[in-house]
Amino acid sequence: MPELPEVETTRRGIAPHVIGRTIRDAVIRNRRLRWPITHGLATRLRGRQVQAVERRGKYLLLRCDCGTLILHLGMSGSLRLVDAAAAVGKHDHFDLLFDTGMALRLTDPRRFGAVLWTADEPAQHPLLRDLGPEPLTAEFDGAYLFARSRGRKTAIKQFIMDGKVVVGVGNIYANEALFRVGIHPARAAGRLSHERCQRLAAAIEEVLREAIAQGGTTLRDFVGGDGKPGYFAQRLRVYDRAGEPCPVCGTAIKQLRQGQRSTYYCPHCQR
DNA sequence: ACGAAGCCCTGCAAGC
DNA sequence: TGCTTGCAGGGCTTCG
Repeated sequence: MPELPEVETTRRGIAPHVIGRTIRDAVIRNRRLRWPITHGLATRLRGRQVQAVERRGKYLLLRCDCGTLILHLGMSGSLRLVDAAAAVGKHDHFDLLFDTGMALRLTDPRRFGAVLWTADEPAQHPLLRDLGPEPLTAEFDGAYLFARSRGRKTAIKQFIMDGKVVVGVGNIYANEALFRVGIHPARAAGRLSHERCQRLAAAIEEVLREAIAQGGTTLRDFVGGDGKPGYFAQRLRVYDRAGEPCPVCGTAIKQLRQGQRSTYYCPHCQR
């Protein structure tokens, strides 16, 4: 569910409510997420003050006074600020209770998400250490994409979804970015010209920025930290539109599978 | 090193 | 009305 824009929307939604606040307690109702929530976590968190809420790829980082809480929303996770006394749902696995009487609640039906603690610099954590550049920074551009893709036979769509190449580009936005620049999703990454790499890097940045500005994409029931839905879904041009006419040329949008993920593209516009 | 596939898990829609 | 099947926004891990 959450791609980079949704995680960023969540970060912006929760940051003003938790920065400077003290964690009174942590409630773990189901520790079986992607990796089990460690037993000592609540003890570690009690009394900690949140100093910053950052994002690295799709990981959210709650920097505290003596360590960092690393959160990932997986495929179906969401974070909401609720009243600490709010009714608890079936998939509300984890709460951070603050001195304000509010709780930061992690809901994640599929439990692909994660809640981890690190006392060290989070960038050195094994899960974050090998991640590629952020797509919305100067580090990521056409020259980088070109250089990284040389010699790679992987389909360009899977290439840009690889977190070691660039973080935060999930299935929806990979599809949308490739459509915008007319690149066929199955084209070998290493065969893209420098020119096309530049356009693609720009399109990835553009689609992510637009989605963030719209508050993310709402599919099923995604909501940002402030509880408001995102509005980018109505702007999607090919994602989940198999059989519908291409908004540019009218040709029926096609669907194929790449690495167990659905790909949508216009067979006329994308080469 | 790369590349493809498997797997973690629940919910929902479609088909019979 | 039920059942079964396949698919869903991610990404680590394993195997060749």
